[in-house]
Amino acid sequence: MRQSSGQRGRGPSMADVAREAGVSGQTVSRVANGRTNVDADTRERVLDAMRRVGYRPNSAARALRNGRFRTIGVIISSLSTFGNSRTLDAIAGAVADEGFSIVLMTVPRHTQGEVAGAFSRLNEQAVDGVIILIEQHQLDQSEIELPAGLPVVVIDSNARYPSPVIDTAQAEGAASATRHLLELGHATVWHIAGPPQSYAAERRLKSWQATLEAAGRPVPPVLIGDWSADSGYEHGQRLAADPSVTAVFAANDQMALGVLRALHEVGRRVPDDVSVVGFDDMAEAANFWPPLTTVHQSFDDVGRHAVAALVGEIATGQPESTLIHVPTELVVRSSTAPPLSR
Amino acid sequence: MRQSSGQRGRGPSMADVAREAGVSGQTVSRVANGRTNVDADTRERVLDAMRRVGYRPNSAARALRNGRFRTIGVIISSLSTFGNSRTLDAIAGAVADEGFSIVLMTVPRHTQGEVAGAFSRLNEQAVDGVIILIEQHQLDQSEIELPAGLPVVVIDSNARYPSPVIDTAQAEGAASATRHLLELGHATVWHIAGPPQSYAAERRLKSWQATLEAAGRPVPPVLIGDWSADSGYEHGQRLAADPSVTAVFAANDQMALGVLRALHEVGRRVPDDVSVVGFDDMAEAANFWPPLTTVHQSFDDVGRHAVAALVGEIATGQPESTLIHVPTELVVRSSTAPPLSR
DNA sequence: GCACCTCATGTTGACGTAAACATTTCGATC
DNA sequence: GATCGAAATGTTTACGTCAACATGAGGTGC
Repeated sequence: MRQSSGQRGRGPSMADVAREAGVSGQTVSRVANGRTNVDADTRERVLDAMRRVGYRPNSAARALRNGRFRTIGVIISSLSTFGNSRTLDAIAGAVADEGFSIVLMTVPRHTQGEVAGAFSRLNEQAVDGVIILIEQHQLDQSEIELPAGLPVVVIDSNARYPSPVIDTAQAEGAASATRHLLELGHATVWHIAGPPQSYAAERRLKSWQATLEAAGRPVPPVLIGDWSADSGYEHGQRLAADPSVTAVFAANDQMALGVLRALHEVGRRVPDDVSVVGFDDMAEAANFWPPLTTVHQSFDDVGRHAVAALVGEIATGQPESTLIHVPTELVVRSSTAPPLSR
Repeated sequence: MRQSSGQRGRGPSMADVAREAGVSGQTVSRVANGRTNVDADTRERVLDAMRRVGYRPNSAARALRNGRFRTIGVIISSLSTFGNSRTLDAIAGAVADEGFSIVLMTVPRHTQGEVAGAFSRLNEQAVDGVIILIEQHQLDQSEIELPAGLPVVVIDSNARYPSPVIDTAQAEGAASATRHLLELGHATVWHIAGPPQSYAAERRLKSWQATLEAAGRPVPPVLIGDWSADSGYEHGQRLAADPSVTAVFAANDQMALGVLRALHEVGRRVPDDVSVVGFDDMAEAANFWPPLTTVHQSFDDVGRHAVAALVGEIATGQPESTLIHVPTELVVRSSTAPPLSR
């Protein structure tokens, strides 16, 4: 009665297949790994036996044997921002193409303890490498030593870590957005920045400021948001009440959406009265009202490069200490125009 | 020269710790697993040795030994829809709380082969259970046998699969949206549905239709979108051109956004001329213009329930064959109002 | 016809862990 | 003070796979 087929327990192993096919376990292994030095008849017999007993390779045993897991850990702060989730999607695709799997670890609450927790689970070595996609300063604050010898790729952070860093050209993007508004004739550009923990936010902010200064324009006080549309709306209400504001650059599309709403609410027209630019080019941006001028980021490229760098390092054991920049591109839609009164 | 510390290779094992601490490997194992039957002094000595040699448990060996991986596979069609990515986020949080890890498998292109590919990697048994989050019909079409005996939870699909199914109350949500518009005084409600492969889309559609019929209202022809804002925009253009259209129910918020844009473009006012309702209550919906009336789904609950059901089944070996319904709630904002002319 | 090579297949052992069982130590009980 | 039991620790072994080595069968060259 014990071996009824519905019984819980381990599945069939190579030994079972071997018995069924009348060969040794090693031959089964060779077939399972696609080695060529197996007779065609034998191979067929083994494959048949595999099918009959429902064999599935045990990846734990395989990993134990090889010392490799064919698995990549992804530590990500949250999936709620558009960029993170798009990047993860791209990583997932690229990783699958390489024949690896992804172990996903989210760090939901922004506390040091949580980040440390994610890393400690990583410590249970079950991954061949790690991609880190967290707000950098959050990473800085946590006193975490990455497991020594574990390949790591950091996305969108400063280069403090001695690991390959994939990075979008934050500065160029922010500069092109700011310049676009100035070139349209606006006297200056207001900025709604992302949270200070974010290195990306910091660089967009710095670049916006530098661009204004280089053009000899006054630099309005920075408004600090948290990436959410709600925070964009709040700051937007203040901006909408100030008739001198004619151009706003939000550090992401979601905050730009909030700004648009605030402007609509008080009847300021976009782009006639106020121009708005976002950052990210999320899929919905083209369907905002009005369609949003924004800075396109290629999250696909970011994900692909991150995976390529990591897989390379895993294969060779040599960190590729390059800093890879992924370009951005300004997409002009209908939310920007020259200021009306001049 | 061979054992320089930077060398690639395996980390220290229990044997190394045992040697360092002057105890047996078994004692190290006991300490590592928090067993109580270890002398306090010994425990301290072992922990110290672990720290010194930089010991990290090898999860492959552990999994091989125990026959359990403490890992859950998540098969997801894509992260680009808001709902999927929110649900995944919730799953990730719940799974971490249970002390499990997530192996993520995306099925990017909507082809049968891709789905089969994701499953075949699953076949390499490395997970204790699976959560499936794919458009149901896509799943139906693929000739896939789930590995027998592997616990599975299916989210948002029909009950064809003999596995626990977590489900939002699609029908109730769609009905409440439709009823809301009728109660405001609209003669009928147009519907932009999700893609036919989606079971969720199908049920929202059926429920919309049933609600209209129950109220004795004419049922306009269905418009079929693909969840994207662009598809909503396309259909929206047609609707905007028809002055008899006063109420639109889109099967998700993104398509609703496209409809809003189309209406704005031709100068039809929302909600004065046309009322619009969405579905999902994505974070941005409150910042659409006008703020969108929509059906709130609790993706957190969906994720949590899915994980709870799966972990339960893994622990007990007994499938919990219940169908769990997660309620929805209509959130009325500013995109709906009584029709102007009456 | 014998040495030698090639190719298919089999046998052994180790990867790191932890359950099962064995041993030792020490204090409590009568 | 002999007996028993509990608690701490050690020893053996198996989990499933696959590299390394061993074996054996057929073929080639001189």
